[in-house]
Amino acid sequence: MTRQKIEIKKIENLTARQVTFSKRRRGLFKKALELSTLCDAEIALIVFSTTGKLYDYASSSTQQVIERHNSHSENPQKVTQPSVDLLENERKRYASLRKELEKKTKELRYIKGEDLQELSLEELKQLEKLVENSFSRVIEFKDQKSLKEITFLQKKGIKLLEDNHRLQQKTNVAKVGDAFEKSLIDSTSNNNMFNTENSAPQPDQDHHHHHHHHGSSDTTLKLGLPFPN
Amino acid sequence: MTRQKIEIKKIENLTARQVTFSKRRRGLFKKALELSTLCDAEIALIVFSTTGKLYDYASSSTQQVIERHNSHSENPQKVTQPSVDLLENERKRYASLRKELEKKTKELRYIKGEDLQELSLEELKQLEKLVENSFSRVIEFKDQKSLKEITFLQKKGIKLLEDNHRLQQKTNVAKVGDAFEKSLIDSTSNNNMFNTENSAPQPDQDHHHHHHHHGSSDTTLKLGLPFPN
DNA sequence: AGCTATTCATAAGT
DNA sequence: TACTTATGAATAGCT
Repeated sequence: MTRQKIEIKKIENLTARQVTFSKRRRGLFKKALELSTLCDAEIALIVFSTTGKLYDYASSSTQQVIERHNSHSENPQKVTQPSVDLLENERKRYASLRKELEKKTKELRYIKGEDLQELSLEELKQLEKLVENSFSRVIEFKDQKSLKEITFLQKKGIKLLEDNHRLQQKTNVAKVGDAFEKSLIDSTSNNNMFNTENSAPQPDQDHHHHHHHHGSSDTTLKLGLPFPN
Repeated sequence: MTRQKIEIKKIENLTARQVTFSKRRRGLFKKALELSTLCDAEIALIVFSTTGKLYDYASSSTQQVIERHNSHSENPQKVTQPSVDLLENERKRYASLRKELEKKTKELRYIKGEDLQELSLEELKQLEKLVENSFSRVIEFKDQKSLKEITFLQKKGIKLLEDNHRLQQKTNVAKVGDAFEKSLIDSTSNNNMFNTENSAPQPDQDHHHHHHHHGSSDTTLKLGLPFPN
C-alpha cells in the first residue's frame, strides 16, 4: 500500500494526479477548518484544479478575507483594464498549449517504458514496434558516425604523418620522426594524440558489448546535453 | 504524548492556542504547497491570526489567484479589473510553456530516431542506451501482460469445463457435452466460444478486436495517433 | 470508491 | 521557541 514516500513534484500520470488531488484537497480543507476553529483564525483558501474548477473555503466569507488581505498589504487596486476578453483569450491559448504538452509528456513516458500498465496488449505491441524501430535507427546512425570519425581520424593521421615526413627532411631530425611514425602505424584507432581539441568524439571500439539488463533503474532517463530534462 | 485526539473547538488556553496555531499553520502551508506542486493546481491561502498577523501563500501570486477567484464566482460589483500585470503574467506563462513544449518535442524526435545528425557520437551512445532500456521494458511488460491474459483465459476455460460437466450430469446429455469438452481440450486459446461476456480479454491471436482497460479511459483510445509511425 | 501499510503531523511533555 | 516521542491522521498504492 503506502509503500514509499513520494517525491513532491508534479504527478505525470493523469488519473493518479486526479485521485491525489481529490484526496489531498479534502485533507487540506479539513486542516484549514480545524486551524480556524481551534485557533480562532480567519482563513481563506482558494484552489483551482488544472481543469479550472474552483474550490474554496473561508472561515468567514472569502470576499471578506480577501478584502482584509488587500487592505493589509497596501494594494492599490489596479484600475487599468485590459479587456477581459483579451485575458480570456490568453488563457485559452495557454490551456491548449498545455494540453499539447501533456500529450507529448505522456507519449514520452510511454516510449521510455513508463506507465505501461495503462496500455492494452495491442497498444503495447504497437509501442514495441515503434521503440524497436527507434532502436535500430539509433544504432545504425551511431555506427555510421563512428565509422566516419574513425576514417576521418585515420586520414588526419596520415596527413600528419606526411607533413611530419616533409618536416623531417627539411629540418633533418630523423629519429623523433621515425618513432612517431611507428606509433601511428601500429595503432590507428585508439591513439588520440592528434585529437588536440576534444571536439572530436572517440571512436567506438566495442559496439555491442554494453547491453543492459532491463528493469535497471533509470540511469538512462537522464540524457546529458541533448535532453536537458 | 499525543495521548488524546483533541476535540475540534476553540482552544481556550492562550499559550496552548498560540503553540497549536504555529504548528498547524506550518503544516497547513506545507500541505498547500505539496498539493499545488503534485497536482499542478493554483492555490492561494490567506491566514490571519487572532492577533491580526497575516500569513499567506500562493502557488502563483496571491493577487492573481484572487482575481481569478473573483472572475470565476460572478461578482460583478466587486470585480477587480484584470490588471496589466495579470495579462503580462499570462503571457509569460505561455512563453515558458511553449519553451517546454519545444524541448519535449525535440527529445521525442531524437528518441524516435529522427534528427540524429544533430547529435554527437557520445550523445548517440547515451541515446542508444536509453532506447535499448525502453525497448526491454516494453517487451518485458508486454510479455507479462500476454501471460496474464492467457492464464486468465485458461482458468476461465477450465471453470466452464467443470460447469459443463456438472450440467451434463444433471441433464444427462452426454454426447453434446463430450464434443464440447473435446474442443476445449484440443485448443484452449483460439477458441472464444466460452467468452460469453465481453469482459474477458482476448488472446493474442485476435488482432482486430477492440480492447478495454481498467483505470484510464481515454488515454489509450487515441494511442494510434501518438505513435503514427 | 474502499482498504491497509506506511509515512506524516502533531499533542503533550521537556 | 525548539526538540522529542508516542499517537492519531493522512494518504500512496492496490483493488
